[in-house]
Amino acid sequence: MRYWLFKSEPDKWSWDDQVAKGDAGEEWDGIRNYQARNNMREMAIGDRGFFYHSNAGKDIVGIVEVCATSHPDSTTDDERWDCVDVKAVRPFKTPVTLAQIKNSPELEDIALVRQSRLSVAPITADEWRIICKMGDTKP
DNA sequence: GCCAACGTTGGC
DNA sequence: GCCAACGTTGGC
Repeated sequence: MRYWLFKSEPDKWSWDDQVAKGDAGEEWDGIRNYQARNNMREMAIGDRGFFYHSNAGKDIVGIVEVCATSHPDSTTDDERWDCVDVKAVRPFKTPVTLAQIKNSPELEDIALVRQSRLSVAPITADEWRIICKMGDTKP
């Protein structure tokens, strides 16, 4: 199983919106960036991801699971853009902020910081474990 | 609201 | 294929 990070501006699609979709999940659509798309194409059913609020909040607030592999993005006719479906698994007991992540020497290489504009990014198993621990949340 | 980082576009 | 211009993202 692999780990990922999904970024969303809470004004557009928040953790609460995601939770409201329940186990049916929802398309992670609207991605118009090749690297982010390629990451989604590599995802498998059951892969886990952090749900990060960009802009407002700037924190990891929950864990999602991939429940449909890559398929055409329904919000565009442009065949270049694919997306996966994700469903909420559990919220973070304590959200982990970007500031905390930046202050952690163990997390200095995390894609979230190194490539701050990449909206769908890989997370290593170590990073997953460390961040879950920081958030007092079961991995 | 500003600006740095970075991705994309299009002329040559 | 290079690179200038431009647009977007996202932290501050």
